Amino acid sequence: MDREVVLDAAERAIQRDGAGVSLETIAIEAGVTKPIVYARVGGRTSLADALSDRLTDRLVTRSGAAIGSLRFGRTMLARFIEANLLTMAENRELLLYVTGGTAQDAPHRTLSLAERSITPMAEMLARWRTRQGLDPAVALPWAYGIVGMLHLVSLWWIKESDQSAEQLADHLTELLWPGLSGQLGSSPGD
Amino acid sequence: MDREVVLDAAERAIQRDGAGVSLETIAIEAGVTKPIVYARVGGRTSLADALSDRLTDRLVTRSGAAIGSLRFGRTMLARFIEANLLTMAENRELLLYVTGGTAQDAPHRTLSLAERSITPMAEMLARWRTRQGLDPAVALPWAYGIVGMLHLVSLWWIKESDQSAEQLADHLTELLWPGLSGQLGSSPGD
DNA sequence: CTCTAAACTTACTTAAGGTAAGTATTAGCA
DNA sequence: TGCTAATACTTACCTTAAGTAAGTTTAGAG
Repeated sequence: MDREVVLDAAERAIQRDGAGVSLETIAIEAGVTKPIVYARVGGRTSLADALSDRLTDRLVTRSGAAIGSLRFGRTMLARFIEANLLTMAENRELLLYVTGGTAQDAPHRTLSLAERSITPMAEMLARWRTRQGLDPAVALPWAYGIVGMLHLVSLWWIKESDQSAEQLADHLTELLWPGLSGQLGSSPGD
Repeated sequence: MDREVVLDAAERAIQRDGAGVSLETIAIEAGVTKPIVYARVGGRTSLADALSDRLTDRLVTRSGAAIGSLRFGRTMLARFIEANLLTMAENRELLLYVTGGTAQDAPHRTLSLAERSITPMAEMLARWRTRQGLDPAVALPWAYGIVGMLHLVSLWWIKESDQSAEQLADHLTELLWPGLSGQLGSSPGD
């Protein structure tokens, strides 16, 4: 019984029974007993961490594929956001498990789920800003900010909004792109 | 024994023992027993909801006070963001309890914590956009996006960043303001 | 065939949320 | 003042789920 097999079973159980599913149920789904789950993946926290890694992989892979070879630009941003939204929606229950789970360390895991998406994004932003002759120190907070934005918008969208991913991505792009692209931002009202 | 007294005790217990504190401990802190907590506030979910309301109140109040009579503009946005960051940091453990708790409905509560901040913000944005002659349909996703951004950035800032709230608020303002203010956003790179 | 080590299960402990039933306390009233 | 009734609270329990210790099965080596 391989670790990956247990994780597959965990995903199936979560998909079927929702984010509140117990380790016992997951073990049964895997065709084994609880201590095996502990031996392979190590408790509820570790399980959530492992599944968080899987979800992050999908987010990174899918959004990477979506932007493909596009240049840094408005279109790229919109595709990136759309891919993230769609991937979160596809992994709805998994997202709820990972960010809610049943552990009191959910915020920490939310943060670590975020971190792996954030590192490449922050690097990309820092390069872009440097190339533009602008201060790259904003890259890290911006990356956290964008990921946080995607996170909450996804939860909302999954639960109660009915607009299309494309339209929603366009709206968010309209908010983010002017700042990202380095426009100055003086305007009426200030 | 009043409901508010129990909630005060819950906040003290969370402050002292962290977000993983049990209802039993909270009851003891309040000087009563568990069923009283159930009678007054009604279980762990309701407790988290009630504390979520308190935190939201503080966020709304503090950020409202911070922007005072400022006109909609870049400065107002920066003050708003800074006040939110500071309030979250001041209520660190409470934030972790509310968004992590020990219930599997943490994402739902994160969303409802967000909603009360979002409604007034979305209305303000919609008015602003309409006045600018722009489509107000973006207001709701933008409000969710901004709150999500503040949420994750707060978690990160509380945990591992050491820059000042003012500087961080400035960075986020630099990202958000150009889009919020309705600049067009064509730029090099697209 | 037997011994040993790995893999797995059974059965338990602990902790927490939640609740039913019983006890104390206070208010109202003759 | 003493009785009744309702309110307020506590004790003691149930249930569920995480986590673990100890025992049992299975498979390979000699």
